[in-house]
Amino acid sequence: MVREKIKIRKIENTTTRQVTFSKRRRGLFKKAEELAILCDAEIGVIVFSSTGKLSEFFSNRYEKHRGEWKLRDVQNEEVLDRHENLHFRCSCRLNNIEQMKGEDIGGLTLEELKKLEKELETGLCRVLARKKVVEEINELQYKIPELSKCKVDCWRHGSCRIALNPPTLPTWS
Amino acid sequence: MVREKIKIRKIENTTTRQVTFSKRRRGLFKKAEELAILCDAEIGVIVFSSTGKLSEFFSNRYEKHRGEWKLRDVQNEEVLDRHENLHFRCSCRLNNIEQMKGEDIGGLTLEELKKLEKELETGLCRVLARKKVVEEINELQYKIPELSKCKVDCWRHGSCRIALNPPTLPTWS
DNA sequence: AACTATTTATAAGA
DNA sequence: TTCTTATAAATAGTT
Repeated sequence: MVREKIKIRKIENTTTRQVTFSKRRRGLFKKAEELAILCDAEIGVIVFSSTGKLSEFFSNRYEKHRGEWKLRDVQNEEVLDRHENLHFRCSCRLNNIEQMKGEDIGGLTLEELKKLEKELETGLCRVLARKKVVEEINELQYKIPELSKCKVDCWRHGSCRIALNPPTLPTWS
Repeated sequence: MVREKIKIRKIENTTTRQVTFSKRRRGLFKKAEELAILCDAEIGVIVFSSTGKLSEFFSNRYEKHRGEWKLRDVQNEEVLDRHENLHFRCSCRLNNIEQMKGEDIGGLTLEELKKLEKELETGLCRVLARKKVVEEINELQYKIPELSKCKVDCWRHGSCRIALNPPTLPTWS
């Protein structure tokens, strides 16, 4: 791109690659920030270097608060309302799932711990219920081999429960 | 930046803002892709426009599979090994936390459900253990008001358990 | 969508 | 790492 145009493929020389990485990462973050400001967008950029080092950029409305990315305090209520949904969707992605695994919870208050406990209980109940359904279907499949072919298709499409509804199965005998 | 240099602040004209948004977003994704290829990095870019529309870029090694971002099948085992940790860390961020809440689990296999169940159980155990600790500390704090000031400081620093270790507290009476 | 005059980003070298 | 600088790339305003 400059003294000499380069091909966009992995830079083999380690030193050159590292130098280019830090230069271009800075450039990328700058572009992200400009876009966020100019166009009033919410932007997150997550970069893992080839050595596994993590660096991130998130647009200014967000800040890290006790390990979680949260919307900054904003005076303007209207702006807050407009971004409520964005915030929810962003935070699902931004906040580390680690916390639900019970890691990095040392900084949480009692109230926050109770909330987390409730979420985990709800999640566990749902997973157990679904597991029961899947086990039943697997058993049916074992007993009625014709079900196999259908099941594979059903499986790949979310909450499809067609396998529990024998009359609709063409191969049911 | 071009016919005329612009200030980096929100573009008030809606049309101009939208045009700039799509031009610069394309530029941002392109820069992200180049950095990922040139420097062998893993990169994710998440953009919410001011109207709430989501667009994302993730480096080529990732692909969406049943709603989850997963590492593409790679022939080269060495590359896979090298990126195993990156993959784990990325997927923690990329995959929606919703699944741990027991939502969007219709497409999971029995094995995946068992894994999720185990994670939830582990998380719940840890949260319950931590909750017990916090409750004990809160009770101590109630009985011994001098602890309050110290506790606030401890609280903000992750897994600090200094409040459980009376001899080290300067205000312990 | 295209054009294009400028600004910005950056590869190589110091 | 940081600076320099020649050149490539991105893009604001216009059509």
